[in-house]
Amino acid sequence: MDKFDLITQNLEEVLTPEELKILIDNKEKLVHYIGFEISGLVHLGSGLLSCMKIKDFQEAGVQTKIFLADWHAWINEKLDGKLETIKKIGVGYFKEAFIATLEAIGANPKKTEFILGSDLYHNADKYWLTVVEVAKNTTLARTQRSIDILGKKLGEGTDFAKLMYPIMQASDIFFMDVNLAHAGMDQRKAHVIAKNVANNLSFKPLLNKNKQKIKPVALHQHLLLGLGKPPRDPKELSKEELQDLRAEMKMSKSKPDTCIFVHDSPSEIERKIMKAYCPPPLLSSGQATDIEYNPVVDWTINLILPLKNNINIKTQSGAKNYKNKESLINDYQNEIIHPMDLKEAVIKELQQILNPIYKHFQSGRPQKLLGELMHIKA
RNA sequence: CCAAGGGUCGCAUAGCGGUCAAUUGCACGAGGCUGUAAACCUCGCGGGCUUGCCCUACGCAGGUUCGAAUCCUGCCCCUUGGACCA
Repeated sequence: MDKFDLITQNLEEVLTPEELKILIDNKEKLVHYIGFEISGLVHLGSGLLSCMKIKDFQEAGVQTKIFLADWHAWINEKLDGKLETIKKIGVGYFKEAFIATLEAIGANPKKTEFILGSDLYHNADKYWLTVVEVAKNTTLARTQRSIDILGKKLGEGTDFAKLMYPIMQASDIFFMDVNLAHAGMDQRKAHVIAKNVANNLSFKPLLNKNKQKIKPVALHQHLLLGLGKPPRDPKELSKEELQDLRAEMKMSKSKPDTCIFVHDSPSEIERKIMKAYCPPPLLSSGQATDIEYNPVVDWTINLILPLKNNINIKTQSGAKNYKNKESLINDYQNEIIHPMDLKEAVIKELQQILNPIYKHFQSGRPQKLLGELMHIKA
């Protein structure tokens, strides 16, 4: 597979493919980054899915970085709200979880640079110059609209630091010389800010080999659905409301059983998948359901298939191997695959994929780090 | 700093001297029904048990009262407005 395909496969959006082609054609050094708030347990959406892309990037010869966004987590009041705690968890548990996940899916943790926000910002005049410069080139309204990155709606009680979040996020990209900014679809507004201000920066612009200012390419991956039922009926919503719904439905740590963590035990995996919302194509009322909002199907086509390239499903008419999402969806829609069959298959696959991570966290330092995190949460 | 309003069991709401472990909705949990889940129905939803009582609870600390989530005082925090702006 060529570089472009490796870099873009299984993504939901590339901003823009043309810019990416130019980077590749000009043999620019490709520098990737993905940032994570240090916010608690690492789940499949942030952990697995992102690491799968990191593997692709590594295979394409891209330099990969994981940014441990402790300041951002602090701004967003994660964990106990204290920067010190967040920092500690970041370099401890969080880093450990990503290393284990990268290993489990065959990526190389040693080729991934982990950068802690606090370290990046320490004594870094140019960073703060860039923050101000990004801010000077972004309107208040635009910044406000970007706040939903934080998973919160802008309300009366919003403190000002929250407005700094997207500005800092955009600045991170430039300060780390990142030309491939990778994140979930929910982060696109911050990336768009970065692209919009790219040509106006003077202190730390993003440059190509010829020292010309360029915009970072933004790579956005699918947001895995949480395992719960959609809070509203998709059929009755407008396009914009559908986007909101999508955001509401993404896997979230705050909804305990709607997400699976990278180090969940085989029995936890089974329990959670069995509880998952998974409507058949037709309800008994004769009404059709929207497969787009079926989390188990979503996980199968966006997680299992990209990772394993196929999935075995035992149906009442026998076992069948699926290699692409089209045939799988087709059989699900035609009730050849029963929801229960799909669940059983997904449970098996996930247990297998996640087992090394589970084991990794069963003893020694990783276990201790996880224990400490659980303690803070309680 | 001033003024007004406000802080109730995860969230949101009601209560405004005893009938309040505190209303209602959501969320959550258990069971029933489904080849899964959802929907639906029933129950539970501060803790402990000998199931009636005990303990701990309505921002924090005191006070008034036989009795306070409810009244008073002080403090903390939030919201909105104002004042200040060399």
